[in-house]
Amino acid sequence: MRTVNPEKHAVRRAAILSAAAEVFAERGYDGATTAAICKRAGVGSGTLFHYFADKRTMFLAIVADDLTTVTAGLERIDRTDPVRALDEVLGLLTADLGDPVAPGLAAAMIQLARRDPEFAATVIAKDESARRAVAALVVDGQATGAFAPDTDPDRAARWIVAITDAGHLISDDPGFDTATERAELRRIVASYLGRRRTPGPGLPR
Amino acid sequence: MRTVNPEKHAVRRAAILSAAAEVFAERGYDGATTAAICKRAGVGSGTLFHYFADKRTMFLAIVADDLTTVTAGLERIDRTDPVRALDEVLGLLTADLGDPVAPGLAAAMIQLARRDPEFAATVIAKDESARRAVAALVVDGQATGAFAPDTDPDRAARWIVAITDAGHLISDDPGFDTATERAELRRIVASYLGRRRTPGPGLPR
DNA sequence: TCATTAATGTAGCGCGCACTCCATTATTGG
DNA sequence: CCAATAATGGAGTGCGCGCTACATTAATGA
Repeated sequence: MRTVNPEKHAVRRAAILSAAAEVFAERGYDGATTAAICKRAGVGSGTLFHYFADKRTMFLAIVADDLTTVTAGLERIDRTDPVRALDEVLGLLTADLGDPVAPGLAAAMIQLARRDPEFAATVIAKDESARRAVAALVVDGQATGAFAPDTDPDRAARWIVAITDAGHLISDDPGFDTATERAELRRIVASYLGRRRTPGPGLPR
Repeated sequence: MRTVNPEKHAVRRAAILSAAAEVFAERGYDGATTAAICKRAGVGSGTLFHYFADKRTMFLAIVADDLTTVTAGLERIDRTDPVRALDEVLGLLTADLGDPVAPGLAAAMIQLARRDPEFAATVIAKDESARRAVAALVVDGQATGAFAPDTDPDRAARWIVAITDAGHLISDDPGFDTATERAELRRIVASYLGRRRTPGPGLPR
């Protein structure tokens, strides 16, 4: 008789996943070959497919980790102060801004989501939950007078989430400093939602 | 003797390119097969490769059209009034927001740019020129007092371009109305750059 | 120690891909 | 009308891919 050692199994699995994430980030979903992942992870293809059914499953596992982290984090936020809570949500959504594989993975996710409906559903679900959380906080903030009342919460939420996603895509630009740009992103959101004392000069509509 | 008919040649070429753009948008760069492009364009593979050296060249041609349109448009903008000029730049950058192939092409461009340095260079060049234009207008606007002075023009320009790009990626979301969201994008930029009379409640930094 | 089976590497397979070859057709100038 | 050759379609090709078959090794329980 022989049983699986779940500890060793999990370690090996995580190592492969980590290598795979790097390759996916560098080459995109289609561009990442299983051979390259094997080489990076230092295993044979037999081992790779002993741990994962196929390439798609591997990618699913990689992004699922990230998505559950975000959604779980959203649940845990204290919503008594909407301004502070929104700040925390932004922190969550930009948590992996400094991660070197983040921009590549974001691009790969966009790539796969456009033609894999099931995968798209999971990604959209995460974006949806983030949007809902932001929209609710915008409503609260408008109620307390912290945010300008003339903003549609759902529309604003969509844009705010889109902007954080945009941040991931440019986070490997030269001169991109995580802390600085995260602060700038907060400024953008704050000015977008913030109570404007006057209509301001702004841009003509 | 027989000479090429440049007119017919151009028409056919454009038709193939149009079909290719649809397929690239639907399936991504790697996912788009030359067979699918042939079928969509209603031509044989011999014809396809009679007009284009390879798949990559086709994609280059598609995006080159768009890029030159933007860069040429940027040159032509009247910069006397920075606020109005910036508005026009935003209009240029969001000109194809309603184009159904735009989000897919944007995704495909991101995909290819991550592993094709030469292609990346042309895309970056367009972004760079847009950034430079925006940054210059921010400087002008700050000089005239239209924009808040405490914004780094280069950083702001990067984010503004990134936000317009983000708009393209979400422009096929359900409920996305081009005119409405373009106006919203302008509101975001206006509030971001706009002179803030007071520091405002905003989000804590 | 031994039987059992999980874990692993490797050779290779089938398939779908970008692209080519070539015979045929259409279109031009003379 | 007649070359000459551009234009075209489609069969075909080589190759790189995801994935599998399988032999071998290592780890476990009895």
